[in-house]
Amino acid sequence: MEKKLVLIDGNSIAYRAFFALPLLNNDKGVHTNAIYGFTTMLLKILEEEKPTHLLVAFDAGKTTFRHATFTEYKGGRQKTPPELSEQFPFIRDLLDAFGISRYELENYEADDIIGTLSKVADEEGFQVKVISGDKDMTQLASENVTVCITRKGITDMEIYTPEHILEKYGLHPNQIIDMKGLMGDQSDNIPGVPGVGEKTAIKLLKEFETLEGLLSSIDQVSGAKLKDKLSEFKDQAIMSKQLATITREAPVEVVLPAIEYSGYSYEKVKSIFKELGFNSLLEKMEPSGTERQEVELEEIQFEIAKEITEEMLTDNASLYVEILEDNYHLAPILGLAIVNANGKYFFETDIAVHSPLFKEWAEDESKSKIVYDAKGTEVSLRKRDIHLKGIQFDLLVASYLLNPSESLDDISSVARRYNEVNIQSNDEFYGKGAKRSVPGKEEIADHIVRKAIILEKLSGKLEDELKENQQYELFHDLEMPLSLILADMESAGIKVDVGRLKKMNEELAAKLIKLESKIHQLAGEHFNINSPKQLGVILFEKLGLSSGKKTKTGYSTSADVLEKLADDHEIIREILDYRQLGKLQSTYIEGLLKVVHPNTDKVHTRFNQVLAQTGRLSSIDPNLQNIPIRLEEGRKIRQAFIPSEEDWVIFAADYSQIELRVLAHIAKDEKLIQAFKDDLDIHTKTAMEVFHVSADDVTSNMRRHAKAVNFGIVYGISDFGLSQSLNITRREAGLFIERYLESYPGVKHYMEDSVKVAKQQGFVTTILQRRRYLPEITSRNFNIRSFAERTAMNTPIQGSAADIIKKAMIDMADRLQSEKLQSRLLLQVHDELIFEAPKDEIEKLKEIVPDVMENAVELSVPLKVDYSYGPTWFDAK
DNA sequence: GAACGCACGC
DNA sequence: GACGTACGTGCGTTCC
Repeated sequence: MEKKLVLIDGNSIAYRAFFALPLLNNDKGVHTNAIYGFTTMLLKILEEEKPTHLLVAFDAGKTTFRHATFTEYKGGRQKTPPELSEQFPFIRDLLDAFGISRYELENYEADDIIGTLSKVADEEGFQVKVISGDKDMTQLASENVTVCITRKGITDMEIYTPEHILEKYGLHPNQIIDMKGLMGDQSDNIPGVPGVGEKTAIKLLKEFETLEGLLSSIDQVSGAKLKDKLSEFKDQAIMSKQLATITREAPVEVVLPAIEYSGYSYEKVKSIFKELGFNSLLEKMEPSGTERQEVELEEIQFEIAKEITEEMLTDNASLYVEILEDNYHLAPILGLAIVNANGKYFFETDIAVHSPLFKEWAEDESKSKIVYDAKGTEVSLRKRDIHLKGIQFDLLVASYLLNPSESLDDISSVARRYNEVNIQSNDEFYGKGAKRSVPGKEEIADHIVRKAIILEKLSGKLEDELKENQQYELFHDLEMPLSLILADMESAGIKVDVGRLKKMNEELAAKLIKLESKIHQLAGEHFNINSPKQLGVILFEKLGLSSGKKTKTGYSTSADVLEKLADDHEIIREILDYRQLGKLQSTYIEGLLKVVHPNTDKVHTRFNQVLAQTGRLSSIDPNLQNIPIRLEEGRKIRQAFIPSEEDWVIFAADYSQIELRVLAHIAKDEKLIQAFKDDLDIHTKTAMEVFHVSADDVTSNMRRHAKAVNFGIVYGISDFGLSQSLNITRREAGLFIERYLESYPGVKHYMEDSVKVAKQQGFVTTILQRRRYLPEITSRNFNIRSFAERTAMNTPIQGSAADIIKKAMIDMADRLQSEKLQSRLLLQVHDELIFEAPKDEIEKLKEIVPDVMENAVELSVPLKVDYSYGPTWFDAK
């Protein structure tokens, strides 16, 4: 296993924690904020880094070897507050309880201990992480040494690799000390060269590389004044560099094997948490995860194959590929199992994926396979250059179609539904949360073979059920081929313009800082704007604004509440702006950057095909179905989504009003059907009907109301929901809905009928026989029943729209292939498809895409598709 | 790690 | 008259 050393700058982190958190104290009157913050940081490091070796370094005493050079070193520093000093002994106790090594060295600072140990570890092939609040530490970064500097608070860290430093300063890590030598450091009282700041220092170092190089050729420096300063303060610069240099040769007695970290004893940690009064952390320790469960399952017989032979690779075999992490894009395969008429076999990953025989079988269309999660299996095997063909049955998809409301954590949930209990769930087998672990080879083999056995046992049964339900076509002709198309889309990924995102990030950061200080100034104090709790206090107590609705825990500060207060105080607009930009930064810029593949600059989402109750897809890691579009600033995020090849474009096509068209069709409403046949503006038309006016007399407000009602119909919202979105009373909203239904009697009849059908048969269906069961429709509880009723009306609409676009995706894939086009489908966002395409295929797509999408199914109304394209997703509008 | 409040899309 | 209201995903805060 790879060795990983984490080195923590104890003093620096304690300081950070102390100033980041309010001055908490426990029941014994001891201040605990630094201890508490230190602990949360520590827990986070243990969780995320899983170090094999760990040490916390502290400064020893007041004077160090640096004072011999320069007595004023660190002069002018504020004395450590006594409230912090008193916490250090507890931090030491805490580390002892965790079994973490700590170390301090007379005459040296924590930096030097860390510098020395990181060098040793680096040379011995460790991965090293340095944790500090002091930017000076970045000089230690190297290929194997990453430096994490706390940003804001204590758990938010900025990660410095040599690449990042180069990007940020244009310098190599070892030039950081030269930079310090020139610019000095206020906080350590390092003088540097007067008049030289960060900008100048960087400029000089880019040209002369080192301080020494610079000082030996001062005459080449441009600028007379600068020249003078450099000559005058030459010695001071050299001394400053020395002071800023972390020594990597300190006489540290600690050796690496001595600081190996092997976990902590819960008992010891528990008792110190109790002593400190850290109840929340105490709870956190306890139930976070469950151990692997040892259970008695009925024994199974199988063979652990040392090599792959013909008899293992037959037609009609059950194949299970175990991918441990849920993100299958990069995750390792833990092992594979095949069950067929000849036997039950387990293969270690390498044996299977490197076997030509296995590859040939996997890629043989005529050898049919039964799998669980065709899409994930396909994506994962493709990474290993195996293109799985002949997938005849996917138990996951089948199970979802039979009942979308059953949760599908893993194959065991399907098994249990059919009373197959001879298998553990993944959580039971591997353990849950922090206690998750990978057991021994034999046990893994057993677990995986059991899964393949389930496939073999249940596939026939589910297939029969699908046929009974008239859902086999939906399964075989729609969802199964779709899963492979989604696999293609996910594997292809979409290219991201990282530079653009980073630039946006900087611009946003600047705006946010301004907004933040404006808000603090208007509030008259500093507080965390991102905390609804703190914000509530400021707005509704300090500033005395009238609070609207409440939440479980306090005042609501949601956008709709704040909008109503916008005229009462200047601060409200600023907060709304801050929220908007903050959302863009955290979710869409930083969130996206976190999941960009570093080598390809692509993001590979995962579409969940078996989750949404309506039959829609969802998208995670990243979610590419909720990229901003409504507001211009957010919409710009789309500029960062670009084609993956030179001279290609992004081509986007969306259905116009697909749900309302589907409604017209299902409800057989004459008026609505005619409206679409005449290609009318449906919101205006609705306004005309609801308000009994002619087209010319529809005001923008009427249209807005009509639009909201149409929206409500599509999403199945209640009068309450409509009243919220239009900011009107519930009674008025109810009236609108009533008038709407009078205007479209076919729709009214359909709505009533849907509920009736749902009550009678227990489920509703879509045009392609997707089902949603609604047992709650008979509930005696008004709310629960009403919800089910609205669902009965809405699901056929939304679900049929989902059916249609899925069908279009399949037809589209066929068409792209038959026309031999290179264009690729990348994303689906419920009613739109996004492609990347070579420029010279644009004309062809303009023809094909609307044609395929509009003719995916035949309805009693036409389907209408709009399209657009451009160099980025933003431009395809 | 879990609950919560909030916000983005369709 | 109840009582809490489309679906999804993801972020930051809180926890003493």
